[in-house]
Amino acid sequence: MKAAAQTFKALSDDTRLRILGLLLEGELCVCELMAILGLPQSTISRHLAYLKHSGLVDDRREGVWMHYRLAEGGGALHKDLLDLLQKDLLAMPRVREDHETLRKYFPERAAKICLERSC
Amino acid sequence: MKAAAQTFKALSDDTRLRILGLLLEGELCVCELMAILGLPQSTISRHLAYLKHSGLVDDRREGVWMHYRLAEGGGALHKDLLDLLQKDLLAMPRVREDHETLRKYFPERAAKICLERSC
DNA sequence: GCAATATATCCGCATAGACGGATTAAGTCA
DNA sequence: TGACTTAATCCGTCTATGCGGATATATTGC
Repeated sequence: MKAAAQTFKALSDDTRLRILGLLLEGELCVCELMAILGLPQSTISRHLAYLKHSGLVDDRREGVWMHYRLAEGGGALHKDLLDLLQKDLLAMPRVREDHETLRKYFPERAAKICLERSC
Repeated sequence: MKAAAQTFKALSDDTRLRILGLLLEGELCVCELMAILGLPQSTISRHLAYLKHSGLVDDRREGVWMHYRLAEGGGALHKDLLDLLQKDLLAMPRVREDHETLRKYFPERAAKICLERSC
């Protein structure tokens, strides 16, 4: 119950919803999120830590980069919420814009932002 | 987008989730919620105001009593969230206990708490 | 109008968390 | 090891909101 409230709290921030909206498209690293959302690194990192702590995202280290993706295998509530986000976030203009920006950084859906920006 | 975050914030409190869980069973007035949840009137009223402001519940005055019920006719996100709550809240022990308590106050699902307690 | 009841709002206090710059930690490569 | 890159954490500041007792408002019935 408390856990459920905590999960909803994780979804109660605009920036975190935008992050989750982007992760619907697949795994991203911190610097990609910084570039797309135009927010400082500490802000992105803090929100990712919050999402990870709440069990909504998982991370994976690859050298210096941390990659974040939507978590699988959570409880029923988490699964249902991710289904809901998949449906309702994609209907939001802001999320669509973010996806457009994402595609600019992935012109052929192959090159990584980090490589392009040499970061 | 901001509105979506605000909606999730409305769901990010334990007491508000319990209230919504009870409203899944039907319309209730403030004093019924006070009795079932065992919380002071100002606390209940504040949370109901928050839920109403967020569009998740509607109210209806009947004399001195204010009756609250789950809102209908919200946006897609609201509808989807109410469906999700209908499914996932009922799976939570705390919500089941609250429903048990509700049934004690409505032994035949007819008499009103307010009348029983002469409030 | 007045008393009684139900509810909403006010109040002061306490905690959570958002922010972004600065610092620290972790990993890579020469 | 030391320079460099990426990401996490720290810091002070600020706003939102939780709490519950006290007070104000709204409605009813006499």
